[in-house]
Order: sequence, then C-alpha cells, then structure tokens
Amino acid sequence: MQDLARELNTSPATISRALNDSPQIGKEMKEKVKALANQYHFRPNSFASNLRKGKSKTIGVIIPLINRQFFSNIIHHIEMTVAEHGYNLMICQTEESYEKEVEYVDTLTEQRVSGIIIALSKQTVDYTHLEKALRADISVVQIDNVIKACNTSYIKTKDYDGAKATVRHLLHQGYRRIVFFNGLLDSQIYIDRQQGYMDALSEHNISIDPLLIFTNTNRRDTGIEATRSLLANKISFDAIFSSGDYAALGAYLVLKEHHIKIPQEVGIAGFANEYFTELVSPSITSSEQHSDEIGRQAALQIIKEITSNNTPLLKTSILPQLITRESSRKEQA
Amino acid sequence: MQDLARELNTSPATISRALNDSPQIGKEMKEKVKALANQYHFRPNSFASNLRKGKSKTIGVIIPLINRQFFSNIIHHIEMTVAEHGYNLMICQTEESYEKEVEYVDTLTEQRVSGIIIALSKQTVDYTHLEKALRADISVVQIDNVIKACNTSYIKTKDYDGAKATVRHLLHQGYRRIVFFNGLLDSQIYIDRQQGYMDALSEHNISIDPLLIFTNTNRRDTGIEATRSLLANKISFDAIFSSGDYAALGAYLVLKEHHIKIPQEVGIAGFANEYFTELVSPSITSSEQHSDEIGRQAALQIIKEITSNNTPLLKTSILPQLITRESSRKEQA
DNA sequence: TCGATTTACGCAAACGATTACGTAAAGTTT
DNA sequence: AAACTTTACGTAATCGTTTGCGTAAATCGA
Repeated sequence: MQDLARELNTSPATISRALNDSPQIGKEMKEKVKALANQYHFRPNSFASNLRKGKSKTIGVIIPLINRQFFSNIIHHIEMTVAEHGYNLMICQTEESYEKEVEYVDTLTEQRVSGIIIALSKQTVDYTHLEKALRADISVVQIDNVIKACNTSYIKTKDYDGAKATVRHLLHQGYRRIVFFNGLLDSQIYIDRQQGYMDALSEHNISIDPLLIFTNTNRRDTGIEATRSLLANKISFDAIFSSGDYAALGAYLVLKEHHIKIPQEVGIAGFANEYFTELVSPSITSSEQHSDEIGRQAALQIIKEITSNNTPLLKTSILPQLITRESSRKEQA
Repeated sequence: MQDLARELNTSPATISRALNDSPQIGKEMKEKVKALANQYHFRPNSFASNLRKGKSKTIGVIIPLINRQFFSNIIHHIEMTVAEHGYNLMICQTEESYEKEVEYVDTLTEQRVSGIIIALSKQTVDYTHLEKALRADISVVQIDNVIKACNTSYIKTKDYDGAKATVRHLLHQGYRRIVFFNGLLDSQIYIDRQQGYMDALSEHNISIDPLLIFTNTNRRDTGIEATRSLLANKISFDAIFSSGDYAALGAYLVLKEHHIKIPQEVGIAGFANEYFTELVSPSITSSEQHSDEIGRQAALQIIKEITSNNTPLLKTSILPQLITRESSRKEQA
C-alpha cells in the first residue's frame, strides 16, 4: 500500500479510503487507485486490517461431526448464506467432546471471529465457555442441541413435537408396544424427544414400560445391539421408534436378518431423514429436520447480530416434518 | 499484554517471550507471567501476532460441495489431522463454479493462510489462480480432481485403474454391452475413467459403442434421464457402469420401476461407495475411494510443506477398492 | 467580493504482538 | 582479580492498515 501511495504521489490513507470506497475520496482518484491496485494484483493484508478494526469477517462453526449428513447440510447452507455477505467460515469439530468444544471456543475467541455458530456436544451441560465468548463481544447462535438457559439466539428442531407426532403416527397405525431408542439423557434434545414419546403414549392411556426404552442407542451398531437384546430376551414389541436414523437402520437390519416382517410384524420410524431412509426397502419413516432452514437462519441471524448490535435475539424451533414411509404403514400393508 | 507487563513491572517483550516459552526467559519469570495470564484469561491477539509473523496457523480448504459424503469425509479427516498440529480450517465451497474457485483462492491468499487444500471444480481447466497462491508463498495440495501440469503435491484416486477394474469385473461376470455414465470430459478424473472403461473393453476385443456413453450424467436425475432414454430408444445393453453412485442410483430406480431384474438382466456398478450403495437391495457394486486416506495424507503433506520449506512434493494416487455387491453378481445370481 | 461551507486529501497515531539489538548482572575461566 | 562469557531482560522499531483530526483548495451564498 505504501508502494501504491508512492507511485501516485499520495498517502496510504488515501489508498485505503479509495479502496474502501470512502465518500471522502474524489471519483478520479478512486479510479486511479483501483486501476493501479489491479495492475499490481494488490490485496490488502487482512491481518493489519483486522488488527486495526478489531474484527474479522470470519464466522466460526463448531459442530460435533462434519461428516454427518445433517451437519454437513447445515454447514453447506451456512456457507452459502454467509458467502453472500462476504464472510468466511472457520470450521471445528468436537467429536462430541466437551473438552474440545471449550478449546475451540477459546481458539475462535482468540482469532477474534465475529461470531460463533455452535451445535453443542452431547456431553455439554454447562455453558461458561459460551458466556466467555459473549463477554469477548462475539455473537453466538446455538443450533440443534441447545441450552436454553444460555441467553443467545438459537434455532433448533421441535424435538418434543417431532417425537410426539411420530409416536402418534405409530399408535394410529395400530402399534401398541413401541420401543424407544434414544441418546443419552445428558442433552436436551433427547430429553425432549423422550418426553414427546411418553406424552404420546399417555394420551392413549398406554403405560410406559422401562424395558422398552434404550438410552445411548443412536448409532448403527448400538441399534443392532439393542434390537438383538430385545429379541434375545423375548421382550414383546411391535414397533421401534428411534431418535436417530442410524440406530433405526440397525434395527431394520436385525429384523430383516431374523425375517421379521416390516411393517406387518414390527413397525420402524427413525429421525433425521437421512438419505438412505428413502432408498432401503421397505423405506423407513423418518422426520425431516430442515437442516437447510436451520443453516440459513443461523447464518442470517448471526450476520444481523454482528452488523447491528442491538438485534433482538432469535429463539426459534422448527417443526420437523414427519415423512411416513413403508416401514410404518401397517394399515395399508 | 501491556497491562500484564505493567502489573509485573516488566516489558511486553518479556511477556511475549515468556508465553512462547523462549529460552531467553528465566524459569520463575515464566511462571509468574503464565500465572497472571491465566488469572486474567489473557489470550494473545492473533491478528497482531500473524501480522508480525506474516503467517497464520490456518489452512484453507476449497471443495465443490461440503454436503457430499466423499467431501465431508475428507474434510472430517483433514480437520482431525491438522487439529493435532494446532491448525485451523477455513472452508469454502465452489459449487463447481470456476469463478468462485478463483475468488476463494484470492480471499484465502489475502487472509494469508499457510496452505490451501483444494479439490478443483469440474469446470476448472487452467491453474493460474493456483500459481498465484504459490507465488504468495502458500503451499497448495490438490486432491481428487487434480491438474497434474500444475506443479504441486496432489493426492488423488487412481481413476483409470478403478474404472478399468470395475469394467473388467463386469466383463468377467458376462456382461458385454456395458453402458457408461460419465461426467463432463472437462475434468481429468472423467477422462481417466473413460479411458479405463475403453481399455477394459478393448482388452476383450469389444468395440466402443458411442451410443452407450453418456457424459454429464453424474447426478441422480441425469442418471434417471439417461436410463429412460436408453429404454425408450430400445438400445440394447446389459450393464451400466456409472462414474458416480448417484447416477447409478438413478439407473437402479428406473430399472426397478420397469421391473428389469438386477443383476440378472442388467448389472450395475457405481463409483464412490456412497453409504446407500450397501443398503439398497440389491446392493450396488461400487469403489471405495478411501476419502480418509486422502484427507489424512493431504493434511500431513501440507503441514510438512508449511513447516519445512524444502519438503519434496508428494504426487500420489490411491487405488480405489472395488466392492462387488449384488447388483453385478450375475454368475452367482 | 468576502466569509462560510464543503470537498478532498495528508499527517500521524493507533491496533498488539514480535524480535534484532543492546546491556546490566551473574557466572566462569585462568 | 581481571577479562570474558552467559543469562535475563528492556528498548524500540516493525508488520500494514485504518481513522480522528487538521487544512488547503474549491464551491457557494449573499
């Protein structure tokens, strides 16, 4: 920049203002500067600029796992949205570890990102790390697994309603002994889904059978395990509702292996609407969580909060869409 | 930092050195400084540090689409690997647009990232943008769709061998009129796969029938289209090899719709080993591209290049693993 | 035509860490 | 004990922009 200034017999201040389209600078000067900048392929040093301004055009994203459809979709939409506004994305994955999460919030704070979009790990129960970021004047938007007690914007799924709707659907189809595969009750989303499950049963005056509830069962392998144990222990059940599609898939595979007919003998419903649920046969009932909407809204909100500092917080839950498929359509089958 | 210095009656220089474990600083002073820094939750401003050092501990990743299994897997492994070395990831997606790609390389250069890992868009044919980054002393590692003429490290799939092996397998199973769904021939990976396809046929003295080759057919919808047109035009074929799993899925769906038996009447093989290929029935033969290895090696290599400036370039291709599944097992069926 | 505004730009001080260089004090050698 | 080395720290310049403030020239109003 000094060089440009020298070449044009002007000062770096003018160069800076010209490049940033400051109204203080005359039209012809601006053009001269821009022309020369282009000619020399000049690119301002963002460190210096950020240092001076105390902010960067970067948004941090912290999520448990990048390579899961739901999250990679969210990131995809966040990226598209913030890119339109000239922001960049810094991505961190915690692998569901609370320690890593804290560490990453710290690093992003140190890097002075303008905002952090975070899906809390399933281990996380306190939110002092988020408050630290807030104190450093970094906007925080929570998504997916949120802690409402922490006063930030959030966009989440209506887990309670989603689960309730699914179980109601199963009941409607005539299933009565509905197994529930859930995650660990440390995180709110699983607490909510379980409540939805229980309330739907209560509505139909069906008592909760603890034998039918499995926690820490949200992966393919744990789904397989749980289903095997159900069969091995001869526990009677006629449907499985899983908090996640992968565990539902595990159940699906075991049932097929045992030649148990889906949906006639056992109905299945998952949650998340992973790509494969539509493709297997019978296709698996699931709930779309609208990752596109979550990503887009989170991005828009954080940009709003960054650019105007008294933006009201956005606390919203999106109703998932139950997609009934073959695996739970007992009546038509 | 100034504050810390004042409080300890010392200079910012000492603080800086103490925090960076410089050997110039005495043991007790180091401890005092660190203790106070902790107490005040002090975090050095990375802008200032980066500005002074001219480098950042950030690696840029540019890929076509985040929400595709193959890429999100790669990112996942890149992230895990660089995190061990204290690097952060800046992620950009081009949506297969050359313009965006150039723009992002520029932005990352401006941000003075230490290195860029890039999977070129399928549109990209020149590499002046990469050379610009190299001139700015930024290490570049290409992955997946690479331009070998550009002298950087790369880690790619052995597309030629992978395709050839798949077609050989199909021939071995007795298929003779093998359709080929390919991407646009602008990018090297599709050129290579096509060559593999043709060479395998030649080995068996089968002439190439242009009617059986479809370009720009690598999505689910285009796969569906192509298969419909094959059937509508009554073109005889007994197998489909697709450069991508999604187009293979399209074919699979159309064939099922027409009650054409897989693999008895028509065999199918895809490429990429997407999650669903194993789950549909019949399961779809595909090739695992080892995204984990690609991600890990790319990350390791770029860190090597960043930290030691005469690291030899790594130019390597990984043989994909053909996973034969029901969709192409004519003999056993 | 003269004072009052506006326009267009330069000066210089930040921003916060790093580091080459300098220098006291302490330790070592002969 | 003199001379030399090492240790431990301070001084001050530097990285490349941005921006508050000041000012000359141009424009305007009456």
